[in-house]
Order: sequence, then structure tokens, then C-alpha cells
Amino acid sequence: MSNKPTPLEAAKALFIRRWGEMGGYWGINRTMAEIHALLFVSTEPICTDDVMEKLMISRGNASMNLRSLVDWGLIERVHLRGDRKEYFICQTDVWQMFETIVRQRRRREVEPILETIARCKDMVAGKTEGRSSVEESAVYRQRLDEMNKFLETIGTLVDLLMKVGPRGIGHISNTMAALAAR
Amino acid sequence: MSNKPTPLEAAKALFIRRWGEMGGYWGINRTMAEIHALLFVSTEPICTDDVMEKLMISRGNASMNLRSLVDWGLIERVHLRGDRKEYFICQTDVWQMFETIVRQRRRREVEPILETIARCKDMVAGKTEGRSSVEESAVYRQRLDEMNKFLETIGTLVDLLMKVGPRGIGHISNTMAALAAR
DNA sequence: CATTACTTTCAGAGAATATTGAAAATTCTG
DNA sequence: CAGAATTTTCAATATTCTCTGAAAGTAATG
Repeated sequence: MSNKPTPLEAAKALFIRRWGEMGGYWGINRTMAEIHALLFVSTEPICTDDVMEKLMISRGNASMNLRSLVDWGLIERVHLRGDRKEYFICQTDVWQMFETIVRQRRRREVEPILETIARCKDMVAGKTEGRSSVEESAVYRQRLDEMNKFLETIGTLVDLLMKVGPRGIGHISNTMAALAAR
Repeated sequence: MSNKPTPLEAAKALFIRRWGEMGGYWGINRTMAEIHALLFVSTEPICTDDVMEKLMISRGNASMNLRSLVDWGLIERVHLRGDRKEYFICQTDVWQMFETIVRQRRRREVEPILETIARCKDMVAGKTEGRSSVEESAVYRQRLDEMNKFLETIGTLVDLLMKVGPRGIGHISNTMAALAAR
């Protein structure tokens, strides 16, 4: 088994490795990203044993990371007629993928920050505090406000982007280009 | 020292902690993110000793992470007249910050992927391969193409976004909203 | 140029994360 | 429902990442 890899296999392996590396930068563990890549470049559904073999990892590891990917909504379980095993397939539409990731990251990363900002603002609200710190508080509040506004602006923009989809995007780019040129 | 913290101090500490946690999700180590937050909410420049004290970390740790932040371009060194120490200040304009981060992440994460995709496409290009794998190659190539196009589309959009800046963004949102409503 | 003030580096310790493998749980089949 | 197939869990282990602290490096001062 595993003789000389075909160019196709080699090319897939290369993509998988790179995608895995990148996962690290995004707070996603390498194996999870590799499994995702493996499924992304697969023509057919893949089962746990395939994952174990291709990525040379243990059953437990494969199982855990497949579950995480399912939780994220990036892959899903399928059943093949006449086969008892579970197979997995990947969302291959990159725009859907984008949407899935945006939704998750927003929930996990942006929302907690927004909550915290709100709470921080409350904490320095009423209190007239002492002497000089009143202006320090003002600066603090202002910075939080700016960050808050920024996150919300980007948020609505991304929402709109997703609504409009890949189709509408050309239009958007043009509008922006025109605006930028002014 | 470090008696009962004022509400302002407590509020700053809360923001710092949360920002630090979030760093983890972004492949940025917690301490680095905390230092960044500390500087972001500071009215005045801060020196290494301040960082060590407020975050209760060692000199080495503070030094390394401050340097990383400087390398990223998120903070910069300043010198205070009559003081031999080095101080640091943070880019507080959130849009500039956004631009800095986008530029860095693109270089570190998006470009390597684009290169890899190009290389992968080369690898499965000429080769007429055997039998059935010809269509498998076609699917592979198509998926890579879609990913490639997606990344480039988002890339140009972000570029435009940065050119247009916070000012133009209201305009864009309206245009997009109108489009999406159709 | 010797002293002092400050900064950087890096080997080793420590903490956090990821992985394995085998046992337990679950699901299917006859 | 017994037995087989498959999946999940999790304690132990391995790996990777982070932090410390002290030593080496650099730069200002008199």
C-alpha cells in the first residue's frame, strides 16, 4: 500500500498540509484543518478509516476532530447504502463555507467582545470618580466606543455581503471603486 | 501598592483580560494580546516595567511580546525627554489598526495559500494521467479555482474598503442594502 | 572608559494542547 | 437479544507553546 503517489495525490497532499499549517494561525488545530482540507478536495464521501490512513492519525483523534468539524457546520455525516460506516462530506461551496465560518467566529469572538465593551462602559459610567481620572475615563470610554462602532460596522457590512452573495459582489466593487476615486 | 482598584482600573482590567482571551482564537498569544489591550486603553506611553507590573509577567516575556507588537506595526517605541527608558504607544485609530492587521495577515496567511494553490494546479496540469482520475483532477482543479477566486475577491474588496475608509462605508452599506432588497 | 541604566536573548522549567490506544458505549444485524 | 461492527470517550502520554530569570548585550552618563 501507499506506493509512489500520483501527481494528483501529491497535489492534494500539498494543499492539505498547507491548509493545516494555516489552521494554526486561526486558532484551529492543525489536524482539524487537515481533515477539512482532505474532505474539501475529495470527490466522494470519506469515512473515519480513510481519514486515519491518509493523515496517519489515531482513531480517537480522527473521531474528535470530525465531530468538531460537524459542530462547526463545515462538514456533515452521510450514510452510504449497504455500508454500515459513517461517511463525511464537506461544504464545497466556498461562499457557504465563508458564511458558516463568519457565523461561528462572530458568536465565539465578536459577541463576547461586544458584551465586554458594554460592561466596561457601565463600570465607568455613573461614578464621577476622583480628580484627574475623569478625563482618563473619558478617553477610555471613547476608545471603547470606537472599537465598538468599528466591529458593528464591519458586522453589518459582512451581513450585507453575504446577503448579496458572489453575484452582487461585482456591483459592490464598482460602487466602491467609484467612491474611492473621488 | 495595588490597593483597591478604582472602577476605571477594574474596567480596564476586564477589557484587557477579554482581549487577551480572544487573542487565543486568532493565533496570537494571550500575553501579546493583553499587552496590546493595555496599551490601547492607556492615555499615556507605557514602559516595560509598567507592563510587567500590570500584567504580572517577567521582563523577558514583556520584552519579547512588545517586540512582536512592534514588528506587527501595532505599537511603536517612543522616547520621553529626560527619561532613559523606552516607552510604547498603541495605534489607537481602529481603522489604521484594521489596515495593519489586514496587511500582516494577508502576507502571512492568504499569500502562502494562494502560492500553494498555484503550485497544486501546476502539479495536475499537463499530465494526462490515467483512466478515471482525469475527472477527479478536474474536480480538484475546480475546487482550487473557486477557493482562489474567493480569496482574491475578498482581497480586492477589503482593499477597496480600506481606500474608502470609515467615511465611505455608510454609503456602501446603503447601496448594498438596496441591492440586497431587490 | 568605567559605571550605571536599560534591553534583549535564550536554555530550561512549566503550562497548555493535541494525540494515542484501549475500554466503554452505541448501533446494527440476523 | 446475542454478537458483530462501528463510534466515542478519556486517562495517560507526547508534543508544542509560553514564560522565566539570569547572563550577555547595548547605550547613555559623568
